[in-house]
Amino acid sequence: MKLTDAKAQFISSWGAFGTHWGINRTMAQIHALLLISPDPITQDDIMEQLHISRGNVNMNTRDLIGWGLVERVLIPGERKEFFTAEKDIWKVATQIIKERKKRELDPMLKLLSQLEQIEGDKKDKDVKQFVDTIAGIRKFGGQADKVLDVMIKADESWFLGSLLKFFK
Amino acid sequence: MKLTDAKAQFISSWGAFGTHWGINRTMAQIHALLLISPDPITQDDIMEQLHISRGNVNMNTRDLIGWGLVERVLIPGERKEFFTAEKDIWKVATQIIKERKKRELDPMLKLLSQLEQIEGDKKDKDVKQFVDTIAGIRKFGGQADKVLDVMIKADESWFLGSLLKFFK
DNA sequence: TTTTATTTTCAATAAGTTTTGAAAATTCAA
DNA sequence: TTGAATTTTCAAAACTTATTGAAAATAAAA
Repeated sequence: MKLTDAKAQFISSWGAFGTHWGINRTMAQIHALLLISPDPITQDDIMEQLHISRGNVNMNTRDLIGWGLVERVLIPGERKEFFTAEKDIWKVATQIIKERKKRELDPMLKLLSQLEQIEGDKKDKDVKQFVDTIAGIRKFGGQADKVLDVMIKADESWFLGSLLKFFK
Repeated sequence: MKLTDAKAQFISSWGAFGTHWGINRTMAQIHALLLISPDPITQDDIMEQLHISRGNVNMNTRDLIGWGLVERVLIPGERKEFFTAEKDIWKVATQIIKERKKRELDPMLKLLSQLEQIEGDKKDKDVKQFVDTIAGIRKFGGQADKVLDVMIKADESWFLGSLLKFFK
């Protein structure tokens, strides 16, 4: 397979993959393109390579920056802005985990702890099932939260960092 | 807060939460309703409680069954079919992980190993960046795959099962 | 300052997804 | 069998989300 075809296939699959993960297709495709670009590229490069409009590129690169996955780069002597993506996949993954935890898991756990404190007779089976379900999810979510925190902090810890090098 | 309000809030949030995870809103809401229902319920119960059409209930319960999260239950003497959901959150989570791994991670890893074998000069920086990126993702994905397998198999293993009881 | 290049915004539109509801198919009892 | 109850299907409609493109804003150069 030629590089051009392989690139196209990677970008397209990464885009489809992204849609399963709450990231929109175009955003994931731009991310894919940046991941395989050795040097920073411009809005126009992205427009041209992915055949999408300027507005679309602008909004999605901004989102990627908001996710902490992409950075703006200023190149001396160049008028245009350039973009580049974090290439270390471990960092990409922890960054995504960090953001999703903040945006989704944390608010959900907060809500669940409110819902657990409902009025009502614990002997009523509807009440009991509700409380048990909420408690179960909250407990599980709480553990997940801790595990994810460990992952996120791993890079900052000498011991965990060395441990993880075996897996990286 | 009253049970009725708490239920409504849980169903609505679980639905919104689901959309971030590649599950559609209604499917997640039906799942939420079944999670807090102590006894099996019918299509008509779901239609009434969530104010959605028969067709919608039918399609989404079928999907939930496909995900291994819901079961059809036959109640002696009843003409209608009843539905019930797995209540153990650990099982729910491993079931979801198992399915998503099969549907998303495994095909992605398969594709990546194909893309790694491209023709071209490894000294060309475009080729190099492409190969490095693909290799990095593949390595990370491979590790994730192993970790998830351990989680999925944990329930079947005496040792891991006991270990996990501390977290459950 | 004025001009030109570049980026950003956002209303309109396009594309994609979910839901409905009624007809067809199936199941069960009489 | 026949008929009533129930479930399934799927085309059309409703809704949601993503994309465009041109105008406005901003930034840099002349």
